[in-house]
Amino acid sequence: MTGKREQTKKNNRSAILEAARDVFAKLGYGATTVRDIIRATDLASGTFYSYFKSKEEVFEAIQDETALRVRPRLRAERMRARSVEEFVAGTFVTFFESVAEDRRAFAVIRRNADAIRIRMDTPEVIAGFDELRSDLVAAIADGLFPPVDVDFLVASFVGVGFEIAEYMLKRDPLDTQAAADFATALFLNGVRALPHLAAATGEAA
Amino acid sequence: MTGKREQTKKNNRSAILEAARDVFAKLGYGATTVRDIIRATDLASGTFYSYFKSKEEVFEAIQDETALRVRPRLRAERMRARSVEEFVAGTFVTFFESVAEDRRAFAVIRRNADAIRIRMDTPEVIAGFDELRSDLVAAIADGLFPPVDVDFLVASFVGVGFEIAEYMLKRDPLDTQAAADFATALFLNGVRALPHLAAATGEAA
Amino acid sequence: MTGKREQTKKNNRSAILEAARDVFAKLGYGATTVRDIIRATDLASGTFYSYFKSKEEVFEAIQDETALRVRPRLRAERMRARSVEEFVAGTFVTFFESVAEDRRAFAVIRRNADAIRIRMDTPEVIAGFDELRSDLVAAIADGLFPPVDVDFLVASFVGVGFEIAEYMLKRDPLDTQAAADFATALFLNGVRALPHLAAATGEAA
Amino acid sequence: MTGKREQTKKNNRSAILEAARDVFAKLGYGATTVRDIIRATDLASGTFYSYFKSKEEVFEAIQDETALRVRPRLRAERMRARSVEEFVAGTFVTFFESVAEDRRAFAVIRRNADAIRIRMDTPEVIAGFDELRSDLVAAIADGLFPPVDVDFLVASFVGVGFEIAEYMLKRDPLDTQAAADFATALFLNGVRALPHLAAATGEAA
DNA sequence: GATGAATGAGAATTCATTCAT
DNA sequence: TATGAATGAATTCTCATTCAT
Repeated sequence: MTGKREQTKKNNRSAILEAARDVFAKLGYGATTVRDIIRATDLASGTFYSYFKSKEEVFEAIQDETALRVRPRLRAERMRARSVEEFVAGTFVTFFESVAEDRRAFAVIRRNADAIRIRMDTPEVIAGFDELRSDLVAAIADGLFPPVDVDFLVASFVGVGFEIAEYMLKRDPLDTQAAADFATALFLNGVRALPHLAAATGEAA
Repeated sequence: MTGKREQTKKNNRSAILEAARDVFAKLGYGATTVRDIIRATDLASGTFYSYFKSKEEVFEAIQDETALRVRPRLRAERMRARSVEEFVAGTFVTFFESVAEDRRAFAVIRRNADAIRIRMDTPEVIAGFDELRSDLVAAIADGLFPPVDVDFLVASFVGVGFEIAEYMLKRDPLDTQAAADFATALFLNGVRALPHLAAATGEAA
Repeated sequence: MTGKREQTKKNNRSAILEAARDVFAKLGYGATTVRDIIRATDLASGTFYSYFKSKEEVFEAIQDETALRVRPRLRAERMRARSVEEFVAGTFVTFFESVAEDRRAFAVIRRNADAIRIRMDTPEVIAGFDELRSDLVAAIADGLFPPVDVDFLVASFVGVGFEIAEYMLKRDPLDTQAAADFATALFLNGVRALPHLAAATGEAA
Repeated sequence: MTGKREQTKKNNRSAILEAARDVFAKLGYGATTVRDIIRATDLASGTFYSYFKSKEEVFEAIQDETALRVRPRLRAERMRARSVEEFVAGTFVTFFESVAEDRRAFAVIRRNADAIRIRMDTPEVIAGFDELRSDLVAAIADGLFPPVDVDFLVASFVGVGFEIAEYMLKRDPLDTQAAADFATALFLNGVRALPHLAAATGEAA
């Protein structure tokens, strides 16, 4: 009955990741120690090291797991796009919804204890950025997207996405649509197009 | 005598800050210890505590110093603005030029050892964001700027500014104008306006 | 079925001993852990404890095994001795040949990683010393050997044997006869007798 | 007043070495931990690392210190020698007296907890062996000593010296002269010369 | 018996901070 | 004030050993 053992292993790994998510969210990445993570678990200290080498590795695993969940959704959305509008709107809507669905993961990524923000660009996260880049290049080739400096555009998507997400999470009620509408309008038509949006949503400041 | 003492005091503080800048840039914020900073100095360990309480405080001081240098320039630029175009262009041009002038400070702010990015939003940095916010509110009140969701717009400025800055620094030759042009065009007219820019600069991907 | 089981048992024990010999020789006694030994085996960690209680016990087993192999040869040689000359020469020749035959066992016994030398005087090894002592006492009683301080003489045999063995192993070609001749001549006639030997072998320094 | 600080430093180093000597002698080298050494001191754990990197380093320091104390005495004795007899007798007498004077240091070098013997051949100890070798080479060149295989002879001196020392220390009363006489007689004339000695001292077994 | 993951005591080591000089 | 050694809490990590499978 190897099944049981294997199950336990999976459970332990999950337990550590789950505990780490909580601890990182509470203490921030910098202040978190491996001990803190173990303590939030009912495992023995040594067990941690059977699964991860360090807190860095757990952090990466969390990031990667999140990225792995969000990436296909973003990609699918972009594949479906038949116009610039759909491409941009789809990307932002999906991203902000993903953030809203896993606020904790995002909290880990962004704000930490004190004033320190941390973001870890793990392989999966970088792969997500690369995917966006590839899709943009393809969209340009297809004539779907205007020919632009792709690196700068990726940077803009990432920057606007992450920064707005943070403000979005601070607001109550949580309105992913408003965030997506803002980012989309900015990207499609620039700041002068935003007032129409503001008028529509009633949010002018 | 007092003058000399005060001079020494200032020198020691500067020496620590200067050493810290180097060490943070080399080891990354997380891996840096107070000892590392002292070691990069010819001061004794105890002396550190006459000037700072912790590495956090040194980090903050560095941030603040940078912010304090950049903020007035950004503000002046925005005050001078007589149109949306000038407001946006002025902001990005000044920001990217400031980044280029002190690459090291920006390196500390952004990318660290490994895959960890750190950004510390110290009082001065936050004050800079708040200033941008105030200026936007004023600009809207003056009819200079269309009425928009100011928080989201500040977030967009910050996100686009920092992310593009990173790509900009990776490129050789360093072209602050290209970065500013891209960000400005995106903000003023959206992605569809970028190709014109690309055509003009010869950069289409 | 039982036969097979016993065979497996013997095999596992041998496998552990064999692995331990290698690991001790490579890492040195102090640096070797039970894990290292198991790893050099295709057995599971728990299995180790079916055969040995600790690395100490494995070490002892190796020592004992070696001693058990060498002791009868030494004893037989001494029993055959009909004169002091035969007693001394027989002891040294046999000892140095045994060392040469199992350089690895001797390496484990003597020199370790770094500058640490380790020698473990296990029951079997001590029994070997005791046997030498008994045989000397008997030889004295038989008038074969002059009456001497037996403890000091045993110590001298052991000291000269182990130390010279080490130098012998460093030399290329390996010359057990030269080592035995030297030790024998020293024991029989003292340093002044050695030059004759040197002349004979052509080794004068 | 730097004097006080320097004095404290010297005292601390001595305190650690002194404690280490005791602990090694009691627990044996292998079983001793850095913690054990610190605990035998009234210093803080971190202080240990200001003086030594590891227990290995302390051990070496102890060895070196001992070797440094004994070496000049041995060398002086050998320089004084005007004959083979004086050379050999002087070496053994001085060595056994040194051992007797610092039984503890020798205990550390030789027998440990359990059946493990440890000897660390630190730079100073090796230098001592090399000195013996040089002096032998010189003595041979001067015609004082017969031409022999110097390496083997050094090995014999070392082996006989250390092994006999151990037996010597076990006996009560402690008789360095008897040990030296035995070793000297063996080296000068071989085992057949020993009975005369035994007759003289009344010790025949 | 064999397996090998889990255990958890405890070892090594670092480092922020204090404080006598 | 500057110095820098001492402090000792805290952390990482290893490893012998157990025990459910």
